[in-house]
Amino acid sequence: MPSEHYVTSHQVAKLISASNSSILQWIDKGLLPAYRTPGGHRRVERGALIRFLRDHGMPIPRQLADVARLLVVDDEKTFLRNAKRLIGRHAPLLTVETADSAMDALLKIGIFRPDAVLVDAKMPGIDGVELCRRLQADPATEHVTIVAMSGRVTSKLESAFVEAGAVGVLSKPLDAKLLFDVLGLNQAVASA
Amino acid sequence: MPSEHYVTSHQVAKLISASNSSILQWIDKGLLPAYRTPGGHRRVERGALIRFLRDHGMPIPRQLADVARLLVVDDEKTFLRNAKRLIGRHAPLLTVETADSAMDALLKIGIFRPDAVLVDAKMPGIDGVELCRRLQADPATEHVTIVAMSGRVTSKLESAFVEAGAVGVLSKPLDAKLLFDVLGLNQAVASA
DNA sequence: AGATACTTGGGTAATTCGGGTT
DNA sequence: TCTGTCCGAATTACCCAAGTAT
Repeated sequence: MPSEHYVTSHQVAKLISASNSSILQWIDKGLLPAYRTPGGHRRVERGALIRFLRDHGMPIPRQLADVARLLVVDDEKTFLRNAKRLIGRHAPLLTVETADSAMDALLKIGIFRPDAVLVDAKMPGIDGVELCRRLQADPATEHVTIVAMSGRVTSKLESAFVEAGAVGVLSKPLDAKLLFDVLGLNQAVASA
Repeated sequence: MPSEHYVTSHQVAKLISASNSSILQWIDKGLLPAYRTPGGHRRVERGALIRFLRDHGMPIPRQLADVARLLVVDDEKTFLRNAKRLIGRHAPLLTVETADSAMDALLKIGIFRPDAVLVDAKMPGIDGVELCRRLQADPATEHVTIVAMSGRVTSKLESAFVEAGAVGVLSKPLDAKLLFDVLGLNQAVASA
């Protein structure tokens, strides 16, 4: 749940590797602001938790800090650099990571845990369609949004990707507005 | 708790057989990175402790470096099934995951976060030596222990893998005792 | 023998943790 | 199944003093 606005006390405990009891005490002492539901359950606002952790010099889990994460995969380093800059300018809150090879991409999908992957349709050593199927098949990655991109978008290419689970195929060069639209990113992430 | 992400100062003291007071001083001097809970308790990240010990030439306790998760990579499903059974019988405490393709292996390295990877030297679509280099290069995976395996082990093959960061190359069929030896597993995990 | 720095140990107050029950 | 509340047990911090090595 990378974009939940409120988290329960137990979720907080798991997130920061502390015991449930400690979280409750911190809340009750007023150190960590929290609301109460009508039923008496505590709810902690995302931002409040981040501020609490920052103010106490405690490590902030990436899961909390990042609003959304995007992995861009292309074998041209210059393209990656430009794409990262382009996206960063239009969506400062989006954490962007890049991979310049198939091996790097697969490793980083697991490590970086992106919410979305933007992948070149014709990477050497990787079949983009097969990648989509793999990500869809594994429970750990099935939630990942996949967008392909290509210099020449054909209807055949597009249907193959969409059938495999991608949300669409974009044409190069990249259009930031179109990308965010396809990714379904909300305004808060895209503009803020 | 051998797999806790954070450890207390007292646990550190016990782990490395030093006094509680010394640990506190090392932390307060900045030699050993740690953060504080709101109540003032110190928490040390596992990785930070391992780096601290390594940088100071101090012995690293088995409990800290112990292998807990192993990923076995081979393109033959029957081999994977047998290997999992073999390893499970000899090391019940070891969590074993398998991957039957290069793509699957790379994804699972990130998702499963293995402490060690046992990989066939000649997998279609993946260069084992290159995999070693990649894992060594990324801070997120540099700690992963890599063991290769092959039906025909040559000295050339072995030196190539060792140079790339693997701890060794085993011959097929697999010998559980030999595997645990190369992995540096202690008795507790290997037999228990 | 002195000086410095590092390590260790005791005693009390406070914090964190985990279980049992609603 | 998850969460709240209560409570006791274990752990930790902190301060101070003494031992050890260079």
